[in-house]
Amino acid sequence: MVFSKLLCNAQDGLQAKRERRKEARPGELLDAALTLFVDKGFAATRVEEVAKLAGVSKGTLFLYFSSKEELFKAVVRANISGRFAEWNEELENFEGSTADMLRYALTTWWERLGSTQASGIIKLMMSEAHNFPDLATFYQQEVMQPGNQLIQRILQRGMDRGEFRAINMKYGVYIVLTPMLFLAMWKHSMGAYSPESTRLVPEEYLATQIDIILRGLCLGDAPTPLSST
Amino acid sequence: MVFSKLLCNAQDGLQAKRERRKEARPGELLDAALTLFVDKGFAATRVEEVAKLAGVSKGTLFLYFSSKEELFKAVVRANISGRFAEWNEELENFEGSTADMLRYALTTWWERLGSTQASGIIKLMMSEAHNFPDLATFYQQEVMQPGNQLIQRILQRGMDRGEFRAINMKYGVYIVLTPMLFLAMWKHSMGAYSPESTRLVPEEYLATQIDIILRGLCLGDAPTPLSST
Amino acid sequence: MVFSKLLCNAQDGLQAKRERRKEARPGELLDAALTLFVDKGFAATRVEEVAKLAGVSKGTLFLYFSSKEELFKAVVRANISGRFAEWNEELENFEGSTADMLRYALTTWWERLGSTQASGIIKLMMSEAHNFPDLATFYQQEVMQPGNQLIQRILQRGMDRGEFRAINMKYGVYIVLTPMLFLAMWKHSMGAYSPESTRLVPEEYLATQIDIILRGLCLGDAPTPLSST
Amino acid sequence: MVFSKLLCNAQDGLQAKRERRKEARPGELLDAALTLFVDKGFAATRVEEVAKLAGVSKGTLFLYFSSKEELFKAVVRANISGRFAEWNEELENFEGSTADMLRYALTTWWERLGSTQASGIIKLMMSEAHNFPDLATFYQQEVMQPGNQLIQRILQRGMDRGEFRAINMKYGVYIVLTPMLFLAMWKHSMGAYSPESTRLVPEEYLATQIDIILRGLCLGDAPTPLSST
DNA sequence: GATGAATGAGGATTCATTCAT
DNA sequence: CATGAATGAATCCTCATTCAT
Repeated sequence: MVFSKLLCNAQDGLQAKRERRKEARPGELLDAALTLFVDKGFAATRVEEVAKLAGVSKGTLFLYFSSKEELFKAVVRANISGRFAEWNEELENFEGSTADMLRYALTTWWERLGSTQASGIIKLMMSEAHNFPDLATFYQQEVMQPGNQLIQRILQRGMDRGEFRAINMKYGVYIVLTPMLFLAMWKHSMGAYSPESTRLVPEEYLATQIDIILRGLCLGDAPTPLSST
Repeated sequence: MVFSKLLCNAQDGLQAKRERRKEARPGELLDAALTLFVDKGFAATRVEEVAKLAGVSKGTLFLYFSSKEELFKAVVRANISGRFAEWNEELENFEGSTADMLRYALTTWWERLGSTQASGIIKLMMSEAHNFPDLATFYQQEVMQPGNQLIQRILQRGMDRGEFRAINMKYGVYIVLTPMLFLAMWKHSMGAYSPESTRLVPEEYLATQIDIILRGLCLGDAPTPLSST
Repeated sequence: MVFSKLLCNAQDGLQAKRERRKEARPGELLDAALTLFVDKGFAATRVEEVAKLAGVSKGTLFLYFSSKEELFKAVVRANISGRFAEWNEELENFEGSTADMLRYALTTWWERLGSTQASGIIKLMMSEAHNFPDLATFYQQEVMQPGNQLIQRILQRGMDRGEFRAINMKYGVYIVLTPMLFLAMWKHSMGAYSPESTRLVPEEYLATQIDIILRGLCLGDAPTPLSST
Repeated sequence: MVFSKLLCNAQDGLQAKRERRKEARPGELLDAALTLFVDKGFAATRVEEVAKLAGVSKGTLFLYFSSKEELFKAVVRANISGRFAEWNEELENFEGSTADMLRYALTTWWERLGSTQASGIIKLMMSEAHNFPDLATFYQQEVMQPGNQLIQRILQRGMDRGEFRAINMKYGVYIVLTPMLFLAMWKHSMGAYSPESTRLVPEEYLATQIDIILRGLCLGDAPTPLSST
């Protein structure tokens, strides 16, 4: 942030670099905002902090986003863009068993979203949904719905192919959804405060969850729960 | 809510109303604060709103809680006090199968906590953990730990009695925990914005989850997932 | 403050004591107020503190004084009452030398006012004069004027009897006044923060001041200052 | 007031006004705060008033001083910085009689401090000492001590050179100090409410005081007070 | 009378937003 | 375009004052 002052008697190369930074600004601001919003919540995050973290001045932030609220919306929008197209396509062409497909879907989700900053969006939406109802609705439509459909398609495939037993689709979707949402939330909140001994390793957690879910879903000699009184 | 214990004395007729109101105040304020903090978050909730919702003036709130932050802490503390004692005891004496025991534990959790306003505390802690590190630690110790131990005891019982297969205890606990945390979060956030058709009925969700988990946990002819590549 | 509750099945003696306390209330409140106003200033003193120091409730204070400002005025008025009558009379009949008379006047002032809580009024008036112009005027008339006249009478006597040299009366009065005002102020403010080694003993300070003043005032072979360039 | 040093650079024309204002701000605020604190006391002065008097908004004040209390401390510090260095030096090299030296010291004090707004600091410290114990201690060390030593050096010189009679040094210092403190206090408090006829002219008051003190201090045919009973 | 719970106007402080440079 | 000084609405909190008991 101080360095820019030093570039006055500039050669062309530096000029170019500055140009590039200029174009990168909005993205840097969105990253900074995401980080802070996730960490401290919308209200408790000061725009000046966001600007500082992005290496610009407070005024500059308002050059790109007309208000703090717009910044928030932009953060959400920027982090939900059509990753589903790609994901859908991959899964459309998936050839293996549906169990593997589910395993692959969740693992991929973790690698591409869950483990990145983007997962913070989930925490953010959960925390701030009531304060931004329009965003919450938007998020439902743009993220939850496509995601749910993707999960639903997997489950349907399993049932259609006789791999999974028939279950209520609505709750089936939630069952697959739950570990993802939990992981994203936990990572950005209480997770940091759990004692070392119980601290969760995401990949292991996910693997265990998938295992349980698949045991619960798959046909074969599925055990009936021991009693039902 | 705990304060009501205090008003059972003799000389009831005398200066009754004022006294009774005084004793009720903290509880009313805590309830109001819980509602608003859960809904809007800590920072976005104005103390005056809390006071108004509790039916008192701004100043009165500060008669009982020295600051907004103390109010927040009190809200968290008031809603986690010794609910585990009772729960523990009941389960200590549980006689049926461990599957039933788990079913009973989760159902009870929903009835006594999940379905009440107290579940908002979970959302609150997730949303604000980073802004109140000491509270987060406190919550870990006072809520998460006892809860985890309770779950752990159930799982251990199942394994000891040959009802459940052996699994890594740490992740076993998380698997049972996840649906509860999810339900509490969801209910207070995105849940309200999901389209009617996919809206979740907590009891049904929980039943489905328990079913899956038990199928995954229980011994007997447990199906191995169809493929493991 | 709690004790009063215990006096319910009261005998006559206690009844009388309470009666006496009741009459003493205003005085106790004025004392408490004086102490705190002197110490912390008018604005920084809370009426609740005053009430507590006087051993009554906040409400009771307002039974005797209709507002904080009225309490302040009452404090000032209560501490300037006609001590001058007595003092005047004593000095009127003074028989010794005027030097002794001055010495006596200042010593007496210290014993009767300066060394008591009443001296705090001087600090108070100095500190708050601008915020209570009417009180300041009142104080001028009721305290400063009579006091000045008393001093003036002494000086006049000294000059009339050829004991003192002739000096401008106005400044003569201030010269006698200064040590008293200084002592009263100092005692209630910076005095407490001066290092042990330089801490002032009021009686010694006063004696030294009187000595200097008398050397400066008295006729005889008064030394002219060494140079006047 | 000290800050003006900073604005003597080259590139004056460029973005001048804003910059210059920024540099002037703290000084303007300190001046305004001094005026109001002296007049109304710390507690009774509203920060908004200070800001308005300095010609800025409430918020701007907090850009330069993190709290009202810090502003107060800054006011005190800003008005006592190294005035003694200069004063000391002048007196170190003083050539005339010690009586003249004392006369010069007090006259100079009046011209440079007593007659300026800075004298208000004395009133301020006296009024608020108990509310700012750390500042009071700071003031003792930074102002009273150096001042006392300066006075002490003068008195010692007078005694060493056989010009003054031997007196207890501690009280000698207070005797010289008293008129200065009195003048500063009086001017900012009761002075304004004394009737025209007795209103004090500082220079004349000081001259009279010095005269009396010197008569009292100087050797030569010093008159013993007429009687000592 | 006495109490202390309740009130709410008033004041300190924060921070999103503007705008001159 | 970028800056950061300035603004003032918004909010927490205090405390003199009231009033039901």
